[in-house]
Amino acid sequence: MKRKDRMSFGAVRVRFAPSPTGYLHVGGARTALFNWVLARQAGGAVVLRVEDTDRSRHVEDSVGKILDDLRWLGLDWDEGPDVGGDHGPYFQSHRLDLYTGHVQRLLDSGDAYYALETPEELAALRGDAKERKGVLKYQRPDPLPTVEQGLAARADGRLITVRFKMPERDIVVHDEVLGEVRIPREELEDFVIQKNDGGPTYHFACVVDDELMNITHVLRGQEHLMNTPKHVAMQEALGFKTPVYVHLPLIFNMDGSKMGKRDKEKAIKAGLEPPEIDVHDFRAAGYLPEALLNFISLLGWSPGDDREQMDLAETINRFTVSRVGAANAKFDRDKLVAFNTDWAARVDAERSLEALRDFAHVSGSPLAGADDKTLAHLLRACAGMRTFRDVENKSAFLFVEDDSIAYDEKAVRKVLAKNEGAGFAMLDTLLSTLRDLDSWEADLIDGALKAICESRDLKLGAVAQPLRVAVTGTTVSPPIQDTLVLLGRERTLKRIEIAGKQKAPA
RNA sequence: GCCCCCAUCGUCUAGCGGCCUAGGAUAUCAGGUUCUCAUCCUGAAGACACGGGUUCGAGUCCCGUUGGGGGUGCCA
Repeated sequence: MKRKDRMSFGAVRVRFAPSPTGYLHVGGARTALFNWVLARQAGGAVVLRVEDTDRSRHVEDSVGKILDDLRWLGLDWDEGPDVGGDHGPYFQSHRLDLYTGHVQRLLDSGDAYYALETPEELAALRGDAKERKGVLKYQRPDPLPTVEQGLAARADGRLITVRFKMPERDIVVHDEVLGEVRIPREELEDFVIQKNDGGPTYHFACVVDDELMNITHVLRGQEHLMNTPKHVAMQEALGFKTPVYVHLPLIFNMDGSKMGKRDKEKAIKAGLEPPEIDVHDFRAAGYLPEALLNFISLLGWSPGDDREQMDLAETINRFTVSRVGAANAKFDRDKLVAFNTDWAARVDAERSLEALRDFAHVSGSPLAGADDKTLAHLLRACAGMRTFRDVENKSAFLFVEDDSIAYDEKAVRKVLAKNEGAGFAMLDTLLSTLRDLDSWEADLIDGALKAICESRDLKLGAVAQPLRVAVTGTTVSPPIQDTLVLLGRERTLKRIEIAGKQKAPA
């Protein structure tokens, strides 16, 4: 309803155009977010278009995964493969006839021509150029192959391409953040618009679709800046409108390298935890989409004041293309963790539970087997968590058998055995106290433990820590009374008894 | 190589010629709170890449240098 209110004619139309080669990258998510925000604030439409023109790079089920992660982020779309729309189909691989028709138009108007070189010939030329420490610049054949020659070659079974004839002038790109960017004619060459398998190249499909889908604003990574003159030239030749271009600064690792799959492979090879790169990685690592979105929204954009913590609604309210920066950014994971910590403390219990469930499901955590009551309690007991991974770590004790707890050697030594077994002795006291408790509630347990402290003039740590090590095997768990309530009286007592036997390690 | 883009604390950024002895966040360091971990609180330290201009006045405008990035595919 709200969207309708702000509806204006000639509304903004943006697109997400993922290529199905894997999961959704954080950089792609930032691009999607900015596009989405722009459309939503203008009451416009978001189109989801799958750019699958390169079959060789296609990854099975990639589309499903990308859409799923987009949904997890809370970004939706008005037209797309799953929801349909008036400008479909939304897979480029289903739009081949459209591209062929437009290639023909350019061929007819003389703005494109058949190019007869084979990939091998071009590769050889590139090799030569490289030896002369240069790069190949495609030289337009003179005279141009005629249409007859092209057709004859094709009839002959030869695989040939179609190239766009670049106009003989500089091209000026108007970018909302970079201003006017002039690319000298000498830098532009005739590029392929139709591959030798008859399919369109990215550039061509993109230009045709943006026109046919009525896209008004294109927000994309700065790596596309040098593609834009090609697009603009084609738009002119085809009589298409040129959308508003916004080239977003790029996002890198802290060391300035590219954030890519390679980082994961490298880390695994080195025996380290792979870093999160794709949206799905962050999801499985226990981040809230609210936090991730908030964090990446501030990469290359700022609301202009000291405000940082913003939800999607506020981002929609405050976003302006004019405040998008031009300088590349580095992805600071520490700051993301800090954002997540704040968000985790802020979202309500219901939302938190829902998000925890998603985390458990996606990450294959043992938490997935727990009931809502347990999870809700865990969430309360883990207040102050950084990510859901903290909840998982702190609740691991719940998911091991009582008799197969791995007692941390150091913990046993420091907390139980030290001071002539003071901790072990405490366990005996605890065993009887807890066994005789009227009921198994947090307050009662807390009171009982404090009573022990008072009567013996001890700090709570002297009681809670031995107990914690006894029932979890480690020194880290939720607050002790929560740990015990979660575990239940029976298992607690059993574990204390078992822990007593750690006195004389075999 | 050539073309294009960029340049404020370690990092994300505010700053759009005087309001800047440059603000916030995060990270770091030092204290404090706490039954563990985490959270939380207080404080400290920390930047206009360099060189020329323009101007009464420059972090803010111009040029150059250096540095970083992108592009240079029948990938997207």
